[in-house]
Amino acid sequence: MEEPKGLKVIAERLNLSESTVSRALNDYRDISARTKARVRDVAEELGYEPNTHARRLASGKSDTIGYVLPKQDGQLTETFLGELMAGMAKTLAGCGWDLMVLAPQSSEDELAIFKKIARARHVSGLIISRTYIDDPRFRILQDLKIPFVSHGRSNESANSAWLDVDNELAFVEMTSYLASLGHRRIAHIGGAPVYNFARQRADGWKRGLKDSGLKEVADYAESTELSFEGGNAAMKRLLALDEPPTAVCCVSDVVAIGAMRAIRDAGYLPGREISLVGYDGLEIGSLLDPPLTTMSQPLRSAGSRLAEMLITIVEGKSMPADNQELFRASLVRRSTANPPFEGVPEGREKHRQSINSNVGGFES
Amino acid sequence: MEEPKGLKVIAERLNLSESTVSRALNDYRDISARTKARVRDVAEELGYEPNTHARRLASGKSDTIGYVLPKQDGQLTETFLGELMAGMAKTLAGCGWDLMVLAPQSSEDELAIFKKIARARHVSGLIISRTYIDDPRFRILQDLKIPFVSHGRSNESANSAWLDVDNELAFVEMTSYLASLGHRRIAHIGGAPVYNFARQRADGWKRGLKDSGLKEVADYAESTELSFEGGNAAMKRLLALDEPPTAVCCVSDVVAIGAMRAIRDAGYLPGREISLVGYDGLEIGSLLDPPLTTMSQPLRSAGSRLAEMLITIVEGKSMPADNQELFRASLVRRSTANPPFEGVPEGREKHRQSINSNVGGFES
DNA sequence: AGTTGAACCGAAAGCGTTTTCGGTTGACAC
DNA sequence: GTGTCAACCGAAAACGCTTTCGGTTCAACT
Repeated sequence: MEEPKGLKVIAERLNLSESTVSRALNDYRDISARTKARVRDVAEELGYEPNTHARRLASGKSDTIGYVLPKQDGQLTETFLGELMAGMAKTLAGCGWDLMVLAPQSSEDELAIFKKIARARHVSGLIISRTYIDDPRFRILQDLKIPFVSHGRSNESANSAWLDVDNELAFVEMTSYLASLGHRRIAHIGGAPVYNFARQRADGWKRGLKDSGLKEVADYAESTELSFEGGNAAMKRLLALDEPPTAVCCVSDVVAIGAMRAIRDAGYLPGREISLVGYDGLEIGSLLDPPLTTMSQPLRSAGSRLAEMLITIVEGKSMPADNQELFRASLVRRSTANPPFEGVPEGREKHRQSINSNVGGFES
Repeated sequence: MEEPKGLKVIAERLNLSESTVSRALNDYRDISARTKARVRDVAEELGYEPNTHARRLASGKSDTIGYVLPKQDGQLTETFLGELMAGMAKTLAGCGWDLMVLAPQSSEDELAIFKKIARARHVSGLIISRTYIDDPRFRILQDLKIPFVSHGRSNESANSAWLDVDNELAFVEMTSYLASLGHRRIAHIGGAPVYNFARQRADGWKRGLKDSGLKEVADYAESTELSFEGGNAAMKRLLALDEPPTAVCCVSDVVAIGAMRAIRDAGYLPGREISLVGYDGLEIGSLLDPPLTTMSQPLRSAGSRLAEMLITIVEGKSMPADNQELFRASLVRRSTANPPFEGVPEGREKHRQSINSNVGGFES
């Protein structure tokens, strides 16, 4: 049962040349409609599938784009990866493109991967994420002439393609929302200031304060790593202030959850003595006690859009700088953002809820 | 600056033939060590990178494996995807292989993808996950002669390669652990009985009961979808029984978190009146109140191992049936599993913790 | 000196497409 | 009946590598 595949068999069956068959299949216009139909029928019947490698070698295209996984500092438990990649893979598949995953282990490794791609060209474009404020990758990729689009902006992204959420606006809204509830002492627990989104969100918080006529208190600007423990520690510091905030804008849901813990441990109730809002829209936030108010961003559509943008750029149908899009996050009102507590004077008094007494604490 | 790439330039520079250069680079043993060294030096100097497509076309290999994303019923927020794929991509890259992502939108779509791969062969092997008890994919892939390994077993997996966690053992341990704490009414909230892991876990629970000399109560075997709401609803049903369980084994952390909510809403405290254990080892569990006791499974190493197995199979170095590995989950003791509550008689009395009164409830 | 056999290397035939460049038709106008 | 122009199709050269098959060379045995 050695069935010789290829254009050849189709050509022989129809007494046509391979080149005609190829052009028929690729819908060249110098092939008559009738011939095209015949070719397609036979191809269908034989279950013909072109050899990807031969095609790519001959055409010089690769029809493949790569997604660069965030370099894993610690665990890579980003909940959004699945959604994002599903979005990309789906639209790519729709155009006959493939999605390849790159997992650089370090910055040097990442650079090596880029260089290899620049030479081998077996990947026609890249999608990068987790952008830094000053992100050398933009310059590198441009120098290497590798088409790319970034999920997130950077200082270096003025001329490149990107898709981002309007983080600043999101945090303006978040802050204004808290202010509209009556809060006047609004703090911010931000992320490491190397990440561009962290800066944007911090800026948004500041602008939100100004818009609401509140002044920025230096002690209220915390910054930490994007983890439970980070949020927890930062919140502890805020609580230790002489005049703790009554509301906190958190850079992420995870950080917010850590902060909630600190709030409880201090004897307060999140959403009562201290309001807080997270960011990401994690589903799990709705299950917390109390459910976490947050801002949610679109993910699957983002992946899809990123792929679309990259394709048009790779195919030369548009310039990178013409592909810059800002998505918008939306407020998900749950229960951790409420008007300031008036039951007892604000401050450092403890209202311990004994419920936590026997079960608290982080795992080591 | 048209620099003509390829083996050709290297060959010319050294007065060698292209074929010699190729064999030198690929470490054939009929090339002298000295020649190899010279070739490698020049290749290095020129920054030579072989053309992937040409190489694959000529060699007939693809050096690519595909990971089939779980079909997305609802959101694809699996926290483990990132870790798993990072693990795969890393070890694949170590062998010069590529990882491609497939995102079937439906079962038909998935079948079409399989068929295409079977013909085009541009992907040499697949990794599938989320296996069903009766999973048609095993048969299909075998018929299509596509090498694959599954993350999770199935009724059909006797002769194929798989890597799984010993779900049954994990739940035996979980159940025995609860029994050893003194619990005698231990329930189980399981997953949809189409998933193989759901069955394994349910079986483990049953065996654990038997091992501990407890008898299985039909009403204690709940089953639900893998979501917060599912766990919540199932727990509500358990609580409504005449004789509610004092401990619950949950099929996943997410389900456990939903169950915790129901427990609280009923006026009890998770880990006090009702103990419960989750499964997955999600980091977020440690931040809950109280922190969730759970079983954690290795992920990155699983991805890595899956890739290794598949490579040896694709290269014909081992048979699928010889690649079957069982990982082991380990208990993470946190705070939701404790000895039965003795403060007050067990039963349906309410001990409301007023802390929840103003903030409870699911988001719609 | 003749034979043998490693040890090395080159020639050339693919691998299965795409794509350029002509060449052959037939219709249609002159 | 010649010329012209589309409309179609075939030949053949890439694409850049792998791999088989011989062919030299030279040391080491008879």
